[in-house]
Amino acid sequence: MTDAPRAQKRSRPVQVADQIKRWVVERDLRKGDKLPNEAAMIAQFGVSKGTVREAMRILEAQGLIVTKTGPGGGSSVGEVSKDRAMSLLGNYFYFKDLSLSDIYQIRKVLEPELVATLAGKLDDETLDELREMAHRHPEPARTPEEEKQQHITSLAFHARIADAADNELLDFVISFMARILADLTVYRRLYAAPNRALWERGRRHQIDLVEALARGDGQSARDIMRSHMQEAETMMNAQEMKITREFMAE
Amino acid sequence: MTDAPRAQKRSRPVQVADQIKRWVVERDLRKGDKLPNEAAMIAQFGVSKGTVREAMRILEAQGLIVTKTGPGGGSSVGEVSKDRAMSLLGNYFYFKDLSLSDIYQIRKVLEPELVATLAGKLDDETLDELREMAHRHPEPARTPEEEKQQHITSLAFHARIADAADNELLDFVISFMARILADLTVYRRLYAAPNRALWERGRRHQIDLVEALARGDGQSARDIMRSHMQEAETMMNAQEMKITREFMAE
DNA sequence: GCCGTAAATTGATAATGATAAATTGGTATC
DNA sequence: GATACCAATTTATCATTATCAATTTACGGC
Repeated sequence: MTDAPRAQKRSRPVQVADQIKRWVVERDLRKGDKLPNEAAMIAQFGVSKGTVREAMRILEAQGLIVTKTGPGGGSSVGEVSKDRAMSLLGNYFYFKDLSLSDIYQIRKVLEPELVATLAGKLDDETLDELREMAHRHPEPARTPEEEKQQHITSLAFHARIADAADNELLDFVISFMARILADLTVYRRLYAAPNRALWERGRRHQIDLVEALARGDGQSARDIMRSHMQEAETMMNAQEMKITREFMAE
Repeated sequence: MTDAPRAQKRSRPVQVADQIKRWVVERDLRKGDKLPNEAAMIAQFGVSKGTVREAMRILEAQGLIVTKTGPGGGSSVGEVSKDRAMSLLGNYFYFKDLSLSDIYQIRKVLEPELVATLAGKLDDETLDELREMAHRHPEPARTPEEEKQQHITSLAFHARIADAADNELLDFVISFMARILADLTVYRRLYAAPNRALWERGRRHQIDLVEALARGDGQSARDIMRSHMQEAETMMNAQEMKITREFMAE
């Protein structure tokens, strides 16, 4: 609970939303647990239906509850999804001016660190998925459309590794950066001029990385990822991209 | 814009909120720019007052607008604050089980990287603030209350450094971790058993770090921060803490 | 200029009906 | 008699309308 004891008067719907939050925290409710229905809340808090509904929309917007109609319906606690959290955080950065080098400054240290700790700990299913992604595009792109697709796959590769981390915060940060870069790829025409040598090295990196992870060689995995990040940054910087206002999400 | 083209029917208030968002993005409105008033939106979207109000609560909950009453009042675009963004992200991690080692895995690589790039680039005012914080507690704590206070100061020291970064994402991630640790300190009794040698080294680290930053010695700054993180982690781990469900914020 | 009042705007309630979905119950079929 | 299906009922939320209260700026009289 971080509700600042702010003196300023808050609106009734916000007050009600906060009370419901406290109610949930106190009872340690989890995903799926049901909240009282509208009528009960109207009685409980002594406010009108409209106020209760506004309170519910507030909680819903934050991803904390889900609401269904019909018998057995009503509102229930809903775990905030990773996607929702990324969208909400995206709203914050919508007003900032992130640059590619800002993102790569972080990627360059976090991703090598991640793969080093992950070496030897991935299950076969994950490794196979990664192998598939690493091998999916056996040839350099010939069109901007293909280039975009390859880029998306590459970012999904990184996000997939992050998902395997046993560290939700590290997972989130890396996935969030991948999403920013992916959105950038989708909404702007972000693709590199053809460069077969560079492309070949990037592909090699991914393939080698998976095998280093598979055989539990953390040091190699770290080194490969470092090189990979370095080259990716160089390639991206060649695009003179300016990142900002890319998403204002759901 | 990341609104997934979800097939499922969304409620009117959500639809209206999305339309307003699009409206804002299309016109590239910034903080302070005004939105149409309730009456205009009712006419514009052909919905009732209640629906418009629910839409506004949604946007308000995400920190995207602020609303005032009275003539010349109404809603206007409001930059999402760092604090609000941290609260919303906190809701996501409320349902996760972060451990101290999760956080320190990231701190250990990000913070040394940060100070290395910051060496020689801080203005005198910032350096003075950091010096003041580093020197604020000249003696080890004698009570749990003092211990808590010193810990808060130390985390503020790290957050202050992050704020100086010319990288909003790096700033946010580090500040967010500092906040989690600070909340942990406040809401649980998190304090170390007295250990003068450890305490002395920690204080020394901070003082030396500021001076390394002042004279532009990035390599020293990095090394000092690395040692500092290492010792901090050791100290925290001595507390067997389990982080979770610490905040469910505004 | 100062001060009080009017006007503009959101805030909140109440009453009513529409819509969605799970449950119930009936009915036909095997 | 058991089962599958379909329709009616019931229980919720969803959405609109009308009305009044609260708040705060803006204006006008002095």
